[in-house]
Amino acid sequence: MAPTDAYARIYAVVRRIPRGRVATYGQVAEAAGLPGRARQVGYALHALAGGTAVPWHRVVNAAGRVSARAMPGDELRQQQLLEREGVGFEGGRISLPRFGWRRRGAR
DNA sequence: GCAATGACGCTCT
DNA sequence: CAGAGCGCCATTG
Repeated sequence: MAPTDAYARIYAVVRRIPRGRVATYGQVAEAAGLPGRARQVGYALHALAGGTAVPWHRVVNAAGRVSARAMPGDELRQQQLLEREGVGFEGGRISLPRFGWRRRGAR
């Protein structure tokens, strides 16, 4: 019952995502120290419940798309937030190679 | 403790 | 390039 530890780790990673960029669940999971547990990252964000200072809207799936949530319309809001930060959507999809978060100095 | 679900990812068609 | 199916792991009931 103390998954909060892993959750806090995920939140910390999401928090370090620079504005105008998006990270995939798998990437966040790996950065959080949970390789292969991308699904749990989604769980953690779902448990977020709003009110938390975590830019969860910067987290998208590997398809570069916003994952379907329980509340329809909320994903629309996430897309709008990303566009507002400078992320460009292509056909409703984000160009991960272009806006994908790159915590490596590579570029 | 067992079974089902889930903000996902990858491979094949 | 796009769409569909299968797999992996943790959380919840």
